[in-house]
Order: sequence, then structure tokens, then C-alpha cells
Amino acid sequence: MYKVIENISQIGELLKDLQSTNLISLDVETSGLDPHTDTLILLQLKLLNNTYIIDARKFKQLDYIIALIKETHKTVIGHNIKFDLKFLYHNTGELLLDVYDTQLAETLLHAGLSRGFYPSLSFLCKEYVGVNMDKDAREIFIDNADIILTEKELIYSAMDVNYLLKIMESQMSKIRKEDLLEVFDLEMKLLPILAQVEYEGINFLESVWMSLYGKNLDELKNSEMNAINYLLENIDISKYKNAYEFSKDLDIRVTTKKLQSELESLQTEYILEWAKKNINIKSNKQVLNHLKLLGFDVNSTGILVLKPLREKGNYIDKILNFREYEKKISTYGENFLSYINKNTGKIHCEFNQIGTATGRFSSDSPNMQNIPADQEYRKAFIASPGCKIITADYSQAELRLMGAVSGEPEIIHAYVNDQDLHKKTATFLFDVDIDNVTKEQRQKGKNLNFGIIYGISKFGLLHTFGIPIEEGEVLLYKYFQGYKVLKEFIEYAGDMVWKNLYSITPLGRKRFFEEIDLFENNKEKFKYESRVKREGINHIIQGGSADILKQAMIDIYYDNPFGEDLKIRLQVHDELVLEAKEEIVEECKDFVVKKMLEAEQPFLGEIPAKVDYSIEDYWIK
DNA sequence: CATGAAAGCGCC
DNA sequence: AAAGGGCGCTTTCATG
Repeated sequence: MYKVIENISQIGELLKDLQSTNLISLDVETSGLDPHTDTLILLQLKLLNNTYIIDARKFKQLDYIIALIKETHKTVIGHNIKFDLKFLYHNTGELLLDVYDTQLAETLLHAGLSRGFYPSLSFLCKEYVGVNMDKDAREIFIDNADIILTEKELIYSAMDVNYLLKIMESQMSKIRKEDLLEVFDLEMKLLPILAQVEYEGINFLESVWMSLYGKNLDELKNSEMNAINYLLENIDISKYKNAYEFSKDLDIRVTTKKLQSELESLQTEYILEWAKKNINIKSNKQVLNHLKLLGFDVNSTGILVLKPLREKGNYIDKILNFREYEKKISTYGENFLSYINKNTGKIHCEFNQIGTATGRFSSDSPNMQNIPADQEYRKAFIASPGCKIITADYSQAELRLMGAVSGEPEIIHAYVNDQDLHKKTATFLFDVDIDNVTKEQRQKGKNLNFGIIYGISKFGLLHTFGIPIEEGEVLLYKYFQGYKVLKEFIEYAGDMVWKNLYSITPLGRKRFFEEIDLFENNKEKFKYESRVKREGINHIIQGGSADILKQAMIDIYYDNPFGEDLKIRLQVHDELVLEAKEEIVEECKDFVVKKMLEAEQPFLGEIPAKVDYSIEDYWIK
């Protein structure tokens, strides 16, 4: 059963229980998803076998309770607890730091498995406790801040904290069995940091963004007109009897019989006018037909296919030009303003700390990890008054880590002696002295270096860089003649991944692969085996690098001597964006860089860790 | 009309 | 034999 708490006189038993246990199951009910604009309605706590439901609208000493839990270092168990932390932080000013998240733990235990796998609370209750949770309490409270509580709401709310401890215990035994304790610990320490980062958001200067929008909107319209005009001038309209014939060839959808007959009666001289209005070059299906009419032999309109065929002023040039602006206007235009928080005026994206199979973050609402790298866009994300933005990123984190985990002496030697690794690779590829490497040769060296991390083949080199198959084959051969130990490592690691059906980062993060028994044929099996090896090897490097930046974030946060004067704002895979008080920004930068280097160095052996940084009024690399 | 897949492309 | 890793957002298009 449960006990409802509405005022201070009712907390005696709760305080007594707090002295007897270190484990608290916790959940909140709110009127919506945004801590800045929505209302905290209930806080449910389960300690030992007692469930307390605090009506946060009436109970005035919530800050006291949360501070007590925080200061006595109780472990707070929740499901997607980042959400709860943000609401509690907003309502009490206290950020709980000792947490266990059942959802995050489950994600960690299944990293890489079954796409779209979503560990909901009801799923875990069924899985670990064998209980069917018939209804989610959350929905009852949405947009219902003034709800009058009846037994129904209270029972549902109590249910949400009822099984968390049991789930945690079962998960912990799995975590130990899988030897995931260290990475688990890393994730749980990171979690509250992200709650605060998301809660605080980053300043956004709408005027900078919208002046780009205005400029790009003109460019978009021009480029669209250019493309359509070019198309209509370069295909033979006279061969079509009427507009319907033309629409079929262009694959413009004609959905009704009525429209069809109208088009059939539209004679040749009116086709152009109609076409100008109805051709949609955002439709790649249509563009593919345009290209065929213009004599290009292509089966896709993707940039990798089109780029080699691009010539200044031809249709492909015009389409690619249009697409560039279309992206800017649609994803990075007016729509983006809807992410400005009504209360704070800032952007509060979500960071999903195990948003990927490899252990990298993902970001959404908005995705702050794919904002155009142009200075002009990033200038819209600015420091608060009296503050500066520090941008700090690892230099070639993945390549350094690849050198270290493989033990490849040539890579180690290059970094130890501060050589340009891409140039060094070029010396192997083209049998030249490092001082005589041309720009083009260095570029190919770079392509190969990154390609290797991704498990590229000679076909991939053709597809991505247009390097002919024969040349690609030679380049790969020479690459591995130069980096023999790396080649051995890749082969060994691939065999291990395929044998174990998981791969593992230096910190111990695992990425799992499905066991598939039944293959239709050897071809299918070979295909899967290749994929597992490729993705598994990549996980060691990509996931290993992710571990390092996560560790750095933890060290920066928990050792921060500057308090409120230094804050993490964003994370972009190998880069941190922070904000610091102007007067002490140099010291803050030194501290951040030091912590990042210290997090990376233990994984690099002899290879020196390296961090680049900048200090500006806005986000810039 | 709603929904989901696919294509395409922004970032590291 | 297959043929570069990891994401999220926007648009079109097919389906029910």
C-alpha cells in the first residue's frame, strides 16, 4: 500500500525509513515533458516495503527531502531517471547524483541488439518480475496539473516504483556476469551531468540564425528556378501530345481521374507552364527521371552518384546546388525556432547517453550534434553575458586510439614524433618521402586512414572516393604493407568478434551481435560475418573514444573547482562546448584541457593525448 | 488522413 | 560471395 504526504506533519515514517535504507525507488508524475514549463505533480518514493506519494503541489518542503537524500548519498533508482532529476532540480534546486537507471542499464546490457529495442518499464517488469503493468500512470497526468487525486491515480503512481528494486537486482547480476561494472559505473555517474546540461540548455541568437535563413531562402528559390528552367530547356517537349503524357514520363503523381483528364486536354503549348508549377525537384523519384531524360545512366540521385557527374552549370550541378539550400532551409531554418524554450529562450536538446550501438551519444529535439560546421551557423549559439564559450576537442582521437590498441609501431612512432599521420600513410601508398607528399596524396592517405576505422574495401573506396577498383586494391595492399601490425590486429579482432559475438572497448564496453543459426546460403552467412567483423572492429575504436570523452566529462564535472562559473553546454562526440565566466576563462580552459588529456592518456600508451581548443563569444572550432 | 519506410544529407 | 562506422531530421511516397 501507499501513504500520501501533503504536509510536513506526515513525514515521520518516511524519515525513519530513510535512516534504515540506502536504496530509494523514485518516480515523478508531471503535467508534461518540459521541466521549465510543466508542473511537478507527484513524487513517489519506495523505501523498504513502504511507498510514499508526495503531492508536490501541496508539500512545501520538497527541497529538504531531496537535499537529505542527496547528502546522505542514497542510491536513487528510477526508470529514465534523467527526466525525474530535471523536474526535481527545477523544483528544489538539488541535483541528485547517486542514481541507478533501469532503462539505461537495460540499454547497456543490450548494446547493439535488435534495432528499435526499447526497454520500457512495463517491458522490464514483465521480463524481470513476471508482472504485467496494465497501464502507464504518466498519461493520466499529462496536461492535468490540477488533477484531484483518487485511488485510481494513486495506485497507478505507486505501481511505478513498486518493482524498480527487483529489476535493479536482476540487472546487476547480469552486469557483473557480463563484466560491465566499470562501464556501468561510468554511465551512471554521467547521467546527472546530462540532466543538468539539458536543463540549462544553451543560449541561442535567433537574429543570427534568421538572417542566414533570409539569405538562403532567396538562394533556394533561385536555385530551384534555375534547375527547372534548365530541365525544360533541355528536354524535347514537342514529343508529348499532352500534359498527362509528360507527367507520366516525369513521374509526377496524378491522383484523380479528373486531374488526368484535365491534363490530357492540356495541349503541348501549355505543357511548359503547367510543368513549371508542378515539377518537384525535392522528389528524388522525379529527379531520377529527369536525369534519365537528360541521358544520364544512373540508378540513384545520391550525392555520391551525382558528384562525379557534376559539371559547372549542368543539371546535376543545379540539383546539388538546390539541395544544399533545401537542407539549410528545412532542417536549419524556421523549423529550428520551434525548439526555443518558451520559458528560458534557450535551446534544450536531449542527449541520449547510450543513443548508439557503439556507446556514443545521440542528440535530438533538436539534434545539436549535426549543426552545420560553418562558423555562420554556430555563431548563433552564444555565451551568456559576462561569459565565454570554450570549445575543446580531441585531436584525431580515433586514429590515436587505433594506434594504441593495435600496437602498430608505425602509428605510434608517427604520433610520438608529432608527424602528420595522413602524410605518413601517403609515404606507404605512393613510395614517396614524407616531405614530398603532395596535397592529393595526403588526401588519399587521410581517406584510407579513416576508411580503415570503418572497415572499408576496394569497393567502398570506389563508391565513396571514386578511386578505381584496381587502384583501390593496390592502395589497400600498400597500406597494410606499411602497417603490418595493424593488419594483424584487425584480423585478430575480427576473429574474436565473430567467435564471441560481441566486441569490447578498452574500458570494457560491449557491443553485442545477434546469433543467427539459419542462413539461407553461404553468401548470406559471409555477408553477416563480414558485417559483424566490420562493425565490431569499428566499435572498439568508436566506442573506445566515446568512453574517453565520457570519462573526461565526469572528471570535469565532479572535480570542477569553479562551481557555477564553469558549465558543460554540449557534447559532439570528440568535442565539448563549455561556458565559463570571462574573468577566469583561461583557468577554466586549462582545467578542461587537463582533464580531457588525463582521461585520454591512459588509453594511449606511448602516444601523446592531444586536445585543441578555442575561446570565443560563441561556439566555434 | 495517419503512419512508416526509404532516400537524402547534416555532423563526428 | 559483400563491399565504410555511428546518428536524427525532413521530405516524398506507398499503404491502409
